Amino acid sequence: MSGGVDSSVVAALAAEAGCDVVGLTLQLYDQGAATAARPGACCAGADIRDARRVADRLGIAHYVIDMEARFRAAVIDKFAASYVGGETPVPCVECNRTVKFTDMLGLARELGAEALLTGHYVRRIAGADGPELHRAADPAKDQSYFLWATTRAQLDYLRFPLGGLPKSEVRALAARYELAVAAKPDSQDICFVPSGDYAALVERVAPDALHPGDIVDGNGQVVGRHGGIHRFTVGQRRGLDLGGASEPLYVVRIDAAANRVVVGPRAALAVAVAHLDDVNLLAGDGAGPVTAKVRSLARPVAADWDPAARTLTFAVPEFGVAPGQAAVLYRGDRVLGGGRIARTVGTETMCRDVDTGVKILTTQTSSF
RNA sequence: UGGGGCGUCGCCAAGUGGUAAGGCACCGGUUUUUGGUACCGGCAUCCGCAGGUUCGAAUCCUGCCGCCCCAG
Repeated sequence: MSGGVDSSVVAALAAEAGCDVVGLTLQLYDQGAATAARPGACCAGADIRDARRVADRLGIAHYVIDMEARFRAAVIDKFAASYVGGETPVPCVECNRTVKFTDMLGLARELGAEALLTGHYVRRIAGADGPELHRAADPAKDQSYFLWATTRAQLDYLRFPLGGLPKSEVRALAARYELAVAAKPDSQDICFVPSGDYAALVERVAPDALHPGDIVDGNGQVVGRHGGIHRFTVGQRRGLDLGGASEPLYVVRIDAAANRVVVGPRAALAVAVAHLDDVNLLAGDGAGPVTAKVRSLARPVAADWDPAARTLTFAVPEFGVAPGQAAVLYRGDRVLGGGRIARTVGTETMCRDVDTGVKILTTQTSSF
């Protein structure tokens, strides 16, 4: 119970159904200062009190578990390390797979619970070979992008009561149950960066790893300076402060070893193939035609998945594919799994090999 | 020094007498449980400076300043 509308309604639904409900709230980070005034945050301070209030109203047991150290190590430190390495992390994925679906899930088992219910907008559907993970009925709220790393074993124990409901209905339920959080704003942004200034947090966590450096174009020409590679992500346009061009410039690549940000025109962002690692598959190897999401919002796009090579080949070039982000695979509404984007292959020929300085031609795959 | 060219928002750049286009950048907003994208909106009372001509000039004239090119 994060103290938000969704998990509160889940608790209420379970209680109404006659279940023996125990509410679990995780204290994930320092709730001191900052967060109180921020309506979109969760899992700290005022939100914990909101969760307690809901539990009291429902008459269920409620435990607050201090997971700050675990969250710090599994989510925050990893988040910072990713940026230091020139990648763009998805902290929500790490949080779900570790703190929530490993630690909290384990705790639920220890408490003797039959299942762990969460407020995630995703569906668990019983299939011939066990539970399947599916996208939420409401595409606008679908959170499957953040849950691709969920394992079969975890899925066996999890339940997502809100997956089939539109958000409006969840709010209506909250109102009907007279929950104090019924009108609470949806959470947004990174929960542990309530100010929205994630770069400042990275700088605080890894103060010695970040330095100003050059911004270069596709030919290696220095065209500007940057204040640290952690402030950029592939596909980013704003913040480069490079004016004068006839068309916008985007971050095409981040070269952590050289501490350089490589920029180019939009065309240079076109990606044909993404190589994945840290792959998790929930429905066999999923080989073949799939649809894939490379970012949370946005409709899944057609692609071909090769589980042996761990490559995802897009039917149409995909723009702004950033290493460190997740690629989630679907077949219809079913989540086949996903992985971390390790590197990408562009359709343009403007990139120079970082180590050799040799201009490399695009590796076009046979699918094209 | 002589000849030529230029000087319009942070950058690029239209506009050669009728009362400052556009692009990039930047800022704000919308969207959004990651980052980013996208979209919408804002952004030169003033055109190197000082005078002059004119009903009226960034656009014409004069001087000055600055930069560039060619000469030598």
